Amino acid sequence: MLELAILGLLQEAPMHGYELRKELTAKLGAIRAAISYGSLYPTLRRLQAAGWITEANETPDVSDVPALTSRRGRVVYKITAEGKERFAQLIAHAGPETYDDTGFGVHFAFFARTDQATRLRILEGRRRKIEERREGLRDVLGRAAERLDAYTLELQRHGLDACEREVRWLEELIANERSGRAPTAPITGAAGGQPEDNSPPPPGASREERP
Amino acid sequence: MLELAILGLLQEAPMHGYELRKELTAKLGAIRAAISYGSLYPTLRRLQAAGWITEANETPDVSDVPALTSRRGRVVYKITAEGKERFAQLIAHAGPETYDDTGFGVHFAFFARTDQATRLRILEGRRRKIEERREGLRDVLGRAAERLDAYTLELQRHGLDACEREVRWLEELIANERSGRAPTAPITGAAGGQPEDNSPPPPGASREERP
DNA sequence: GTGGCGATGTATCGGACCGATACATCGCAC
DNA sequence: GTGCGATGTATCGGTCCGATACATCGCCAC
Repeated sequence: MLELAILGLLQEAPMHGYELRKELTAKLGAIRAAISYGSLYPTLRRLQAAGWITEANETPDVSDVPALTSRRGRVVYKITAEGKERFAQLIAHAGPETYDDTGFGVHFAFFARTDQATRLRILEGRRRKIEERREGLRDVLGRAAERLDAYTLELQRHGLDACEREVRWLEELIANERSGRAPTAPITGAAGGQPEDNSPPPPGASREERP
Repeated sequence: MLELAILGLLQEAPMHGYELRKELTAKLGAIRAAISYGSLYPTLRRLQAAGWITEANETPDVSDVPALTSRRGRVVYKITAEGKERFAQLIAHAGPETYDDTGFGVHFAFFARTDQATRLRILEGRRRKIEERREGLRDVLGRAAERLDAYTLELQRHGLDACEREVRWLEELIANERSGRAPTAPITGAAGGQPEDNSPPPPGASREERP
């Protein structure tokens, strides 16, 4: 999952670790707290070894930083062509891990770079998974209620509520997706490169107005 | 977290691994999918090594199973006195990990075995944490909105909604807790032992009626 | 009666991710 | 000029997951 997220973010602009973490937190703040450096740096190393990202040697054309000679400054990474391929492959493939909380969140966060058929497939898979969880909770609340204490039951009720709410949310998104009114808009362009932009060209974007 | 959950469940009745997993799934189904055996068995081993649980040698008094001689049948574990102490200590101590999603869920699931002051402390800590997450999401939705695509924004909105809802839920629980109308009821007694029950004796239990 | 098959049951291994920790540099307020 | 908070890179031990393997039991079809 981290791999996918890093590749996705580096597709928008080259970045160093610290920055990456901040962007990751901003983009995925709704689903996970904050990525740990203990995961981030080893993953960067792994991606580099695989040839999917490289160190961008801090183009010293603009007089910005006063030429850090001795190394051990920030290390900026950028995605490679192979990395873009890898990203496309990861984003299009939907295995079981695509539908758990974290996996779905990460995939969803990059829906602007995902084609519509895949978006639909993922939304429906997620819905199915949440429906199963919901049924499980209903079973427990129905059949095993007397075996459990009041606090545990309250927890289940709250969870059930969250499931029902998420299913409704997904239904909405699926309906939007099918009718072509998908909420795809700016994509915030790939800074620092040619205008090479492989973002999807979906139909008229706009949602119900929201203040 | 797993350690706490296992100790808590074994306090209700001796069990073997498979059974433990099922109970765990029933009790924690609202917060996590299903515990993996790859976590469960090593943890059981660890708890046994620490002396907090022991193998309950399958009391062959009732003519139930036809005497499995060769071993390699089910291994039933039961909690020890030291284990109960450990559980009490874990349940009362509230560190940072107590307030993340999983940690809070597990603690909450054993609130029937937690004293009221600790319950209140944990609920308030959780509320604070969720409020912080909420503020983070509001910031992103306010300040960085134009940098993000429509899907990412939608994800944040959904997350924000979930935060607001959880805060309201926690407010309710805190109010109930303070007014003494805590939803503590049966506790489903410790089967298979003397009537030694160290459950809290809280005041009148009852919630708003629910069908 | 036997052969298969799904539920029950125990166990290990590699890998992903986290939390704590360490340490170095930069900008700036005092 | 110096202390201190933000920026920045890095490692280590530990928890947990997912895949996999394998053994037993009850039961139904043939």
